[in-house]
Amino acid sequence: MIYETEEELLIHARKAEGKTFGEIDQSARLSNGKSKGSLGQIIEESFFGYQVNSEARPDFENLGIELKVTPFKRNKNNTVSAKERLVLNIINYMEEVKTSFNTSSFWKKNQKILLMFYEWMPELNRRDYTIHKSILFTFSQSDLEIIKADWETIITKIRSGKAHELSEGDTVYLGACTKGSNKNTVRNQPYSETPAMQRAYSLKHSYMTALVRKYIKNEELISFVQPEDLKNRTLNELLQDKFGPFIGLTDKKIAGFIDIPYNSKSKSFIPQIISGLLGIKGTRLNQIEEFAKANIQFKTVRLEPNGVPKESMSFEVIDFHQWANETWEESYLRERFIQTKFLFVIFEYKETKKDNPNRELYFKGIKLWHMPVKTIENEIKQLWEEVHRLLKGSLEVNYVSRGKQIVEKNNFPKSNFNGVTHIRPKATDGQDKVLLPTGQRITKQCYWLNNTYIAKIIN
DNA sequence: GCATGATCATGC
DNA sequence: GCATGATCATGC
Repeated sequence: MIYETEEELLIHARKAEGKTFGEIDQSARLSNGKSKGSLGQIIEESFFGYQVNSEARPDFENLGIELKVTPFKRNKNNTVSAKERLVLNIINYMEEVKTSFNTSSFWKKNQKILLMFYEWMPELNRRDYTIHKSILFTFSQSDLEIIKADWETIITKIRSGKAHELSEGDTVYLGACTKGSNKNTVRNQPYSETPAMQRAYSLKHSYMTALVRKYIKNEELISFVQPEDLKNRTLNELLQDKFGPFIGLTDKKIAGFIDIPYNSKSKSFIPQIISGLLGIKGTRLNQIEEFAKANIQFKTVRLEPNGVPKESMSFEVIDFHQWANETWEESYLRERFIQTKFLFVIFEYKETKKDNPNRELYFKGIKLWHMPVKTIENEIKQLWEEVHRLLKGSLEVNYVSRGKQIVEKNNFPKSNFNGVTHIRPKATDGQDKVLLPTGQRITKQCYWLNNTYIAKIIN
């Protein structure tokens, strides 16, 4: 059937809301073994009645609309998230370099997307997932500017003969994610002999989560940029513009400028400074549109006069059961660093604590950073492998006395492990322990980035 | 002075 | 009650 108008198509698409894939499927793809065909193919064939294809043209060609069927999930804290990134068309490195954004395969195929969200639930069979919502999606003006810049970043890398070095961390909303059965799925690239992993355009996980929250939960985010700002400046440049004028001032003085109470002990003090300097005072950071969509997480860095933070940087408490039961390629830690951009808000002390116990904190600047692929695949992987190995049985947890105290000791990687990362306790008190897959009990631990590594990133 | 373990303070 | 950011305390 040909849909003559967008309205006609959308009216039909909405009829799927509330239905399960089992109810829709007429192709026996679902009953025919486990992985025969995607849920998207069932919708294409059984619901819209067209043959599955892999053409460069949009699925509903006369309307210029691409169909995408994508999962979301409910979290323990009652929020919803996209289950995964949205994978779009494969990048043909040889051809894509000949295009501009408006003639690119990305834009031709994906400028209008019929998005059908279904709810993924771990305990359900695929046939019982329910379609919740169908929407006709187009990119907002601001999103489109950021995506254009992302597209340019990707194409520039291919034109520089570096398609093999593409990574999702390079870009903000539009990613170039790997697509293929394994590392051997490669393609030729035009300006280098090195085969590059096959990649597809994708909308990042965090971007999709923002869409899910908007369209399933009606949650709105607050933006700190105007579309016209993004025409000539990247997101990073706009951030630098907003923070730059305050470099060299104390935290106290900055708080005064934006009229927020000075309370350096408060956990919300730095977040208040950030939203204040961005011109959206009072906005919680997870409500900032650009931060949510790009998965930008702020971290405060306080440098000592020697340029090194006194303390290393701590992260989440480790789920050791997950760590023991996953592979590196799909590991929490790998995804964590691939998918996160950090906004370092950097302050420095100009005196040592010894010289001046009441020393002041001066703002030094911000740095938008993601961990380089090399570091993830070397040092972070080393950490993952060592912890994974210890959890198979060679972990030692002992108790030794230290003065009046009994102290717990373990042989997880320490700060001299590889210069980048280590494992250390992070608990509320001595009773705050977890059970390990080995059967041992241990004080809650988290992974850390070494203070010396942070210093190297900043300098 | 650094490395490592311990735990506090805040906010949801 | 717990997660998280932050910092303290001890021993070498």
